Amino acid sequence: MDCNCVSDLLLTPPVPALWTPGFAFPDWAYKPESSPGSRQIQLWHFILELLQKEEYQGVIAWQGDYGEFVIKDPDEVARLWGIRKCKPHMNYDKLSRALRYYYNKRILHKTKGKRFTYKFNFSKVVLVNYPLFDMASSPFLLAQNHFNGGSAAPDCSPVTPEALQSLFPRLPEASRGGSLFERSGGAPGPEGDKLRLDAFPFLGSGAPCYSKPPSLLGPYPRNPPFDYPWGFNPYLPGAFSLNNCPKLPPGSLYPSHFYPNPLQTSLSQLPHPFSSLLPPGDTEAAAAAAAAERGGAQSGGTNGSAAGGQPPRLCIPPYPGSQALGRTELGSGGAAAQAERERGEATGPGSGGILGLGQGLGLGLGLGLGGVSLGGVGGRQSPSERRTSGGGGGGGVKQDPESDSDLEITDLSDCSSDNETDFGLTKSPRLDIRTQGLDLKAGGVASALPPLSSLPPPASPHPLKSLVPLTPPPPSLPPTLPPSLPSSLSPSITLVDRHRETETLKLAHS
DNA sequence: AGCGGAACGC
DNA sequence: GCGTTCCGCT
Repeated sequence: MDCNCVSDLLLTPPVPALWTPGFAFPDWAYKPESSPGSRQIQLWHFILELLQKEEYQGVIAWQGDYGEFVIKDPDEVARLWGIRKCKPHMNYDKLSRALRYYYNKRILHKTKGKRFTYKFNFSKVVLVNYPLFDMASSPFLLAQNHFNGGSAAPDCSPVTPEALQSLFPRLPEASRGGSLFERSGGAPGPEGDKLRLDAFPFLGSGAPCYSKPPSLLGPYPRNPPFDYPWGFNPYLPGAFSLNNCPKLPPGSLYPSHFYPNPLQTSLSQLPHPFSSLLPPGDTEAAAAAAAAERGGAQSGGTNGSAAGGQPPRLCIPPYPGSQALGRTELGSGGAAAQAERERGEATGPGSGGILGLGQGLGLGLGLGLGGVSLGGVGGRQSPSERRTSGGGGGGGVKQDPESDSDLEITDLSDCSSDNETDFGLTKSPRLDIRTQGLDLKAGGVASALPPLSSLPPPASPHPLKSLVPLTPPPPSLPPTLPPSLPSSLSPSITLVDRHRETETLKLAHS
């Protein structure tokens, strides 16, 4: 039954999403499709969407620790969610129940002591979307933060430039505190990035654990201890997309850009040194696509500070301690929002762990998909048992849609379940533009790339499980790389191997 | 406010 | 699998 009640979220050409204050993720995080196996918009995606949009800053906003957000207007958020899901009777109580389910899944957790405040588990999020990323991190897995609220992690990331180097063997030589990634001479790339290691705060460099997000570089100090509770590094642009190419429904909201060849996209989305791993032609094409995409995404938007050469599609979250210096430069935060943030800041790092890449991502690996398997933890009684409470399940209570009138439906895209995947996306001019940008690439190397199915398996659901059946690397893997793909893309594969090696070692040691 | 079990729908 | 709805409990 259609209810035509999709909200405008997703449909209104959003704010210049990328660089509006307080937005943290590469765009993939905002895409409903970025949740494999799930057709419909998921709540956490929806939350991200809201967080992404400036106009909802008064309703929900980043605040406090990294990844932490506060629902300023629970009823409104619930209402919006209800609109999106065509659940006119949605309320915060129900919504929060849904959020609570994320606890077990390690997608979210509650920030205790702060009302309506939750926190994203980015490592989980990234795992779902970038399994390989997790693998890559595995070699540096030293920590065992068990999602304990992130307490006892040491301060800085143990990941050294050398480690990074081993992650990306083809990167320029690492040097501590040096200009690891700074472009040494040469014409600035399309992105004009001047990215250094400090653009990867999570990686650390032996130096302070705090840094600035790439290209937002202004004064954006972080307070050590650095807090990446679960270790996701949202500063890394969608770099490791792999195995996450949902079947792209024709006419999908999101252009194939988001699910194209993972390797290529990954690299092309990385800041300069990474993107330069692509062959020149591809790099340019990718850059062009990215640029087109950026243009599309921000068309009409006030891009302002973001203009100059930041890695594409990377949004910067607020960070405690950053406000004083950083917020203002970041754009139109809004005084109220800022005040809120500063308030949240007071609690600071206390609630979270301090993780670096190795730890955090290690954790991600450990918890990662395992969280999924744990997801059902709650365990249900056998259906026969209960049923006593008169309240009855959802279906029973369904009320008639009278209250639909309460909804302010700003968009008429239908939200029948059949169509929810594409959400009337084709209607969005912005998306069209993107798509065009994409086509650029689609016609190129990307289209020649192997099906994702031939790519390595995703990160192991459980650290132990991954040890046991070390499935041999898909023999098809290297061959499946089209000849057009330069060997420079091999790091990813190398990472897989490295991952396996590491896991093997771990097994041996245990 | 927040939690989690349970039944249920899709 | 992912909520939705309801509920009792803290």
